[in-house]
Amino acid sequence: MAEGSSATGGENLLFLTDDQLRKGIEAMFFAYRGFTADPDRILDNHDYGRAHHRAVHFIHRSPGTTVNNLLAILGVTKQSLNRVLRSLIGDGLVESRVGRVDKRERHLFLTAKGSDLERALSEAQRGRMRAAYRAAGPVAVAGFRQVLEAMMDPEMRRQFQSLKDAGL
Amino acid sequence: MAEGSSATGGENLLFLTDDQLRKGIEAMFFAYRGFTADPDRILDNHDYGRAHHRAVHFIHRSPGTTVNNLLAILGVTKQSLNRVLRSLIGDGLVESRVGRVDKRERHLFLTAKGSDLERALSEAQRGRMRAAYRAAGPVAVAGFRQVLEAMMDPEMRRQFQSLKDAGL
DNA sequence: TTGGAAAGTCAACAACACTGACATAAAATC
DNA sequence: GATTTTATGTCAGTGTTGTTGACTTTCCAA
Repeated sequence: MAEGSSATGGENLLFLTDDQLRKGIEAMFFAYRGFTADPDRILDNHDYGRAHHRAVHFIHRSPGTTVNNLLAILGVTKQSLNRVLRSLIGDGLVESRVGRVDKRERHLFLTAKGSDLERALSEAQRGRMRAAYRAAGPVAVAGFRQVLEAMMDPEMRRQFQSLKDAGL
Repeated sequence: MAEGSSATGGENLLFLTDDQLRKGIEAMFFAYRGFTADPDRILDNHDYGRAHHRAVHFIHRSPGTTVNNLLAILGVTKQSLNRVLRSLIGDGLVESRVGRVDKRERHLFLTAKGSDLERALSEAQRGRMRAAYRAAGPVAVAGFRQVLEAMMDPEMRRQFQSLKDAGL
């Protein structure tokens, strides 16, 4: 789709000017801060950080996932993830079970306590997202999602798509 | 707010289900990684991090801004910002001039070297944003911006709006 | 003029990412 | 059966970036 073919200035490409792009970049920056603000406040009361939130989130959405799976989704080193998992397991929020078919693997599950934290975090985050969605309306939300997906790295997009399709 | 009751006045509120919200949350997470990936690669070669990028970006867009202004925009402590500014000044990317009217203030400017880095970073980031915008189209972009603005904290939104209106 | 507030700086600490090296156990392969 | 690969965990060290606390300089107002 070469959308610049007819007349160089004739088409409506104003949304692609550097100025519009810069505003989009800054909007992304400020919005992401809002996006994380509510969970961050909860985490502060628990001596946990964003890394713990991410781990808890993805264990919740994919119970029984292995450490390696989590590593691929989170895009951090195993040392970094291990530090987080160790504290979550030690505090009784996550349970690690040796794999039945492959005993090298550890399958991760949230305990009742872990589910409680996950619920608190995700309700806080969804609350803001819901308000934003409601304020912007369904058409805007569809566009929001389209642009976000286009902005991901291809690998991340594949991860995201497969998570989406699995209906998890 | 029980949004599971689908008979809410016949409106189509499917985009407000917890599942849709969760997908939006994850899209935001993955997209933000993509959003920062390209500048991060450049910064790695310079012994700088994201904090330096942010400082350089906002000094570029508001030359002569004071440390306090920058603090309000970035939302960090002055000590944290100061460390970053010290290295940027020490490396000759930023110039700090004592205020003429109020000598307590420091006005910040990019040097030629600082502008070079800013350009490299912002071109990398705009490149990805441009590709995403082009792929999604102008209607989607408008929705994207609407949702992002609705997601900001009210204070950040005010900051963002005033930056926008100033046409800087 | 003196005392408080504001702007900025320096020092020390914590969270969380990274690399590198190494250990253990189990699976896969030859 | 021996070797290699894979999955996981650990220890040590480093860098960025956030924090708080203590401090100086400057401004302004009582």
